[in-house]
Amino acid sequence: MAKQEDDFKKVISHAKEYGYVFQSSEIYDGLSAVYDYGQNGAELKKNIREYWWTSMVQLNENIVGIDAAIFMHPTTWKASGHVDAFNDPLIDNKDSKKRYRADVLIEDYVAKIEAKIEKEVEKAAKRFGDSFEKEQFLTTNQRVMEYQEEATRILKRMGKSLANEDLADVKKLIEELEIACPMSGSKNWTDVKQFNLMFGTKLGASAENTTDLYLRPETAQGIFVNFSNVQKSGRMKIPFGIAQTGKAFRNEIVARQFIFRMREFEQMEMQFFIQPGTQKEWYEIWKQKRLKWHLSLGLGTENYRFHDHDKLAHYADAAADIEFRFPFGFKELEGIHSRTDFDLANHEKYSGKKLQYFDPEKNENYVPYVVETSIGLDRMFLAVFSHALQEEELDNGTVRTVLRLPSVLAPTKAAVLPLVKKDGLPELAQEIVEDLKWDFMVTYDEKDAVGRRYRRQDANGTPFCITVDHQSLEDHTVTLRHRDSMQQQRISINDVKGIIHKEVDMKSWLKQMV
RNA sequence: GCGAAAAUAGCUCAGUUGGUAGAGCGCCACCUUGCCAAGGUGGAGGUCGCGGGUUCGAAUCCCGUUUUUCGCUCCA
Repeated sequence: MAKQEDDFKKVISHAKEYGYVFQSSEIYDGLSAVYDYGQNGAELKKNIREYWWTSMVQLNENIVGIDAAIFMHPTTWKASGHVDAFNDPLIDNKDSKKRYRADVLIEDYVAKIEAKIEKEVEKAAKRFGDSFEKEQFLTTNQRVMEYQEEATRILKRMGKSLANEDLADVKKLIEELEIACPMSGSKNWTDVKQFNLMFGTKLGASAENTTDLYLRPETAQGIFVNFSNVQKSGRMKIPFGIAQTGKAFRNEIVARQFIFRMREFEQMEMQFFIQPGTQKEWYEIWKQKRLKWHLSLGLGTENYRFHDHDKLAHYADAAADIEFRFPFGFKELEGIHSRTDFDLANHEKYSGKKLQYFDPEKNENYVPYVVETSIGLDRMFLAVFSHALQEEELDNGTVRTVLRLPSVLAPTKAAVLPLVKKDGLPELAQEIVEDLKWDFMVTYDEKDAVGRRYRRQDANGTPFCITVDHQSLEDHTVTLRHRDSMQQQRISINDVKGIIHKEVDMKSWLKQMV
């Protein structure tokens, strides 16, 4: 555990030291759970986004990409269920200092009553043997009916209070039922507080005449509300997908673990629209496709696993996470959800607009079902970065810090280094930089011994170093040094571009998906 | 949000019973010199997270606050 913590701290400080991730507004002591990407982080993030976008949009002729606004009509969030479901009534126990969802506490209490009913049923079943009629028993037995009534009464009252946002009554209910803290047994509760996970803001410059808006808590809704626009203007035929990357915002109660859970984060989502009834099939297909995408980056099969959800969100009929082994354990990296027609059907209901597809094969209209793949770009960044950061013991007993980023994602592809900064070597090196910069992100460095410069590039994840020496002036060759193996080869300057291109080219990486 | 721990140079960290701050690495300039972080000389950089208090005097003790990590909790 301590080792894990240590490793994670190294990841965080390396990210800062090498210009990948900084705390937001650091000179003002930072802002909780908000981070900025630095000069190298922005490149890495952009490369990950591109790698995703290419695999989704460019390589699938039935998937197109859009870029929807962060602001959306407020009704969107009623239709999506976020206004209701993103609101958690929370209560703290003053003695144990534990926090609970008030509605869950009450539901657990009701579950206990239901367990009592179940017990009565079992008892009766034993007593009556084969002649036992469960339905009849439930509607006639005095004790069972009392239990049932109580359970219904409690749930009804809670539902009503929550709907009316009467949080005082929710607390009263908890007190009346004498619900105790499961940990401490204490009945010493704080007031119930409502936490809305959506950020609110206002549209309109003058104080009067403003509209309350939310910053989107997920990018998916921008796709759903544009379903018909894209389908019609793109003449899309089911099955087809709409992809999007962009920022989303959640007012997390607890936002932590560096860039793993931030208040402002970037999602890469694809909603795949299908015929109702085919969702199981497509759900499996996308699970496998997405896993292959991850594996193509070579971070190791053993570091991924699926986690199937037992408890489903309000919109889903199946859901799984692709989990990655982060420095703090296996955690969700991407979600694949079978969202049914929940979103489109609700938007139909709230907007009064038809969001249907005419299927010429079936000769009928229907609201398509949706399978969603949703990955956190920042989490992907953390997965790649934390996995890449390695300390390697060398034969000579020293330790090398090397950032083994997949070369297709590395911010800088090559560093050009004159062996000495005289005798015309810098000039030739600069010439090479001038030539390569049209194809790749390259950098030039002439300071310090060349060995030190190699290590500097290792720590920054640069896959290639090109060293210009005196021989280069005579025969137009350079040394090409590989980050991962530390091996060097003598090659003609004319071949440099081709060799680098082969290793950093997105095509060859993406081809490993198939 | 509760609890625990922490915050000193870009990074990692020292700093004794309270006496106004240090190291290593890094960074910058110059010299030397060069194929795996190890030469020389010089230099920049810190109101010790922030705000109060105690004290003749606070990096050090006390209170508050911000941020981070961990546990609880939550996770569409």
